[in-house]
Amino acid sequence: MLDINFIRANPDKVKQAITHKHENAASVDRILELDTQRRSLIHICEQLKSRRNEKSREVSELKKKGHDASCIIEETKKIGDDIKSMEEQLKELEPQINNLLLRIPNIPAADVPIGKDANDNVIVKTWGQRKAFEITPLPHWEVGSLLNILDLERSSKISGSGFILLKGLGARLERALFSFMLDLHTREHGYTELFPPFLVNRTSMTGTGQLPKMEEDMYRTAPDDLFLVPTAEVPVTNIHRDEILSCKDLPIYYTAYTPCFRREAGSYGKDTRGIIRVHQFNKVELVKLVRPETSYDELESLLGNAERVLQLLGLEYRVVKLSTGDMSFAAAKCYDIEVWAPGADKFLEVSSCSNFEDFQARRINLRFRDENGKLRLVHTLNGSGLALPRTVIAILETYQQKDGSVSIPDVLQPYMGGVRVIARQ
RNA sequence: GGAGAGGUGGCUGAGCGGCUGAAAGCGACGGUUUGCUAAACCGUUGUAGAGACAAAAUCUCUACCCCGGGUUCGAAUCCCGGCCUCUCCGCCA
Repeated sequence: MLDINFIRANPDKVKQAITHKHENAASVDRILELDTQRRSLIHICEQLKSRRNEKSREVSELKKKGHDASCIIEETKKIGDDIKSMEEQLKELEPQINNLLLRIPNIPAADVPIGKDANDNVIVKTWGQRKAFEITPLPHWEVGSLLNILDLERSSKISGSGFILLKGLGARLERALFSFMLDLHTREHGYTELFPPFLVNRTSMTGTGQLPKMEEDMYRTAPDDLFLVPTAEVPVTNIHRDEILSCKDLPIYYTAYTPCFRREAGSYGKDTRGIIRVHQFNKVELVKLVRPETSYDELESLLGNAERVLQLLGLEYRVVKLSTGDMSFAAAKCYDIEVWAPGADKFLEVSSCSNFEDFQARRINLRFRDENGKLRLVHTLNGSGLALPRTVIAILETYQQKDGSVSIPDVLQPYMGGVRVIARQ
């Protein structure tokens, strides 16, 4: 959420930013209009309240002295009625403003490339060597099914398409990967490990920006109005909602493994084969709560923390700075990390590292007290470190051997009970 | 699921219809004293919104004692609904 004061002072800047994100800027004028109405109502209403308080005090004085106050009481009653009608108008206005405000996207940072879509993203880094294969590398769904570690026919029988059933060493690989990632981030990168709830309430979903805009993309449990987390970002960023942190507490680094649930409404027909795009996947998330003046440095180091996973796994990847048109609703700046999948013959997004500045913090009312005792909004950041299915894809496709087996990267072998190769079972 | 108890400022905890934004204590901050630390003493100590001011400082007003309604001239205080916490019972991984 943007600061209404900021919108009031910089309407054109806001409109331009919205346009760059390819959303409708018309609501800005509407907000300002409603805001003007709102403030004048508040002004009148408060004057009335002031008068009422004054009169009530008079009543109290008179009664204390034993005098009759019915005249003033009558008058005050009328003021009360006026206040009530003002408040009713306000009660209508305020949710309207708020609702519009919640749908205004964050303003992109100055160095974000302005663009229409993913084609305008900028590759800022590539890492690793393109591996040479003796044979044409198979796509992961074939590797997985030949090794009997991935069974998409049965998972779709159980749940439908877009769900994964891993078996044997495939399941073990999954567990190995998120254990390895959590250990890396906690031991070497200074993150505190969390294990949050997988169902969250509407307030939490609104706080990080998934609601109200993206409700159709979320799995919702109807009787309780709880949502399955689309990412650990939601429960973890909301941990300190409505809190005031000490400046000594910052920065806070959290990492958490959770499954992630996404309906992927609107992406039908995209990435239908294999496990590139699924409704449920595992992910290790990195979340940072930091002082505003450090947040862009923190974004760089967060990105580095996520990259480190791929480096240790020996997987080729590139880092892409997203253009305004490809960036998510809440982000001010965002890097994607894309791993090379030789079987699928393309780069796959495995992480999205974003600085939200104070956009989420304002929604969740998360502040800190600085050295001078001033209250300020923190900046929030997060990034995947990493999303598992696509990492698994890259491993299966990159490390497949001509006999159909897959060798396990060294760093994962301890987590695989010493297994070095997944061979046909 | 059944039966009770309760949610007040950073914390503990009073108040249960009218100068109560809220006693007292603790903590924190500033000062005095002190060779240093400690102690003692004095003082300060919430947040948000609206308005005034060119702006900051500042000032005025309004709101906030879990949330939302209601009663009343007036609500932290009374009534109703919700959420949450705790205790006991039942059920259960």
